[in-house]
Amino acid sequence: MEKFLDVLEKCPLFAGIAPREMVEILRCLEARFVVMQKDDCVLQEGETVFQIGIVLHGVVQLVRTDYYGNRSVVSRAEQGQVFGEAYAFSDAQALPIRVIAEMDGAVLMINASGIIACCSNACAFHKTLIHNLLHLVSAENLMLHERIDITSQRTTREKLLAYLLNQAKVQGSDCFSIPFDRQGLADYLEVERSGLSAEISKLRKEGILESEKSYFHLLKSTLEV
Amino acid sequence: MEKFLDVLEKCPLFAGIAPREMVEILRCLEARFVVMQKDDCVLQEGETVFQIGIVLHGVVQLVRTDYYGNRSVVSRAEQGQVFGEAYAFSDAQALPIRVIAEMDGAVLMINASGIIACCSNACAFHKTLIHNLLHLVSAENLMLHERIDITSQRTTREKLLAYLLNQAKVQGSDCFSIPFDRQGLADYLEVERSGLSAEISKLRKEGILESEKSYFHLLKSTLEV
DNA sequence: GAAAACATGTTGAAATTTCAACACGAAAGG
DNA sequence: CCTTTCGTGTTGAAATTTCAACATGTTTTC
Repeated sequence: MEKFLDVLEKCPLFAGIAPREMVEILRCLEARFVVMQKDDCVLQEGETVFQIGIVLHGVVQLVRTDYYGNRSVVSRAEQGQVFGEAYAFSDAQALPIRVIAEMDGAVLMINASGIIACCSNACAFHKTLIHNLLHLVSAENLMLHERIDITSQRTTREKLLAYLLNQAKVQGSDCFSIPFDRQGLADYLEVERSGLSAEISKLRKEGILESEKSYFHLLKSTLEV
Repeated sequence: MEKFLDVLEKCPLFAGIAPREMVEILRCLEARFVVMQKDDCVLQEGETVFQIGIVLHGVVQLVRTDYYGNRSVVSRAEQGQVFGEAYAFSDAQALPIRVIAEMDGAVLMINASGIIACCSNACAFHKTLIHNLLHLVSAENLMLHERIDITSQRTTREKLLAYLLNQAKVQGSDCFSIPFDRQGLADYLEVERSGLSAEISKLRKEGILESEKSYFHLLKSTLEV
């Protein structure tokens, strides 16, 4: 259990919370420690959820099953990351996704109401947690908007360039690595992997960029298109 | 000014706030009343923003200008709706969008910190506002996820059916109207208007749905595809 | 260190989308 | 009431994407 405190200290939900306060806070929030095995279901689809989770160890997947039974991973949460917060604070009655363990691990479940409520103790940390929560959900909102901006481009080339130009902007350099392999990038951009590879080659041949695997270097001409 | 109180009472940010408390609250939040004319810029791109806005009258557009100078309306806010909250609470230093008036109107600007802070008065309503804010941002989060789920389908037909099936689910009936005209739906689904019209006709001919303008009726066979 | 599994690039045919152009009826404006 | 504008549907050609299949080099596994 001790070692998990390190994880929590790095969790964005607890940013600004002093390590020595942590145990006290967890007690106040009535945090529940849940061990999970690979493929375990942490939260079931259709459940009414007023809890948020924090991954202490391992990885969880948020999986959506559509009308035709196709499963797709809507989102993932790794060690130190929070999941379920958008569901807990909207009034979504039925959880539209299932949360499953991608591997053995453990999560901490916290009642959403416990964060918002002011307990009888000094409320100081509630304010911090609420601020962090708002920050977390807002930041995800911006990321989602960004993704929509990018994927609403119509061609593979436009999507790819929109993504790369944005990465260059975010990372503050024309040389950067991206956090995806080809299939991952194709999924993010909502295009075919093979078509994406072909487009990258094409851009290379046209002298618009240099790249190797997930490393990219945008050449001057990219910006002048 | 009086008439705007009606608008605020219906604003989701103030849900659960008694009308007679409103004036007092606005004073506490140091709300600023801003009149705008058509095409006025309410918030400039690149600004650092720690404020959220509420549309009292008229409509504002959140406009993004991409690398190539193409402008696109990322989002709109009509009377009673809140805008800018995701930017105010994430630590986005520079606003990536511009907020402009679609028509003459007025907005109320509130410092984000004023909502989170507990003032010297009784904090009761701060808690309500924070809860509402979290709710607002979380709900938008789910909407964005939903849109990505839908637009990540690969063909016009799949996108359209994903959207319609979801609408049927949300509205609780196989017969429903959608809040878009054809061009609006095409923009939402990220497809061509003409291709969308063609696909709707095709689905009609195949006996999968009936429709007229923005009214749709999904037939039994839709669910069995 | 060989074999298997994986990631990436390549290719051409089939399917789909986009684009431009026009038809038509309904709504709006004078 | 006539004209214009708007929203929608239709169509065919051009452009693009998807799909399936395979080549190649790299990493993993035993």
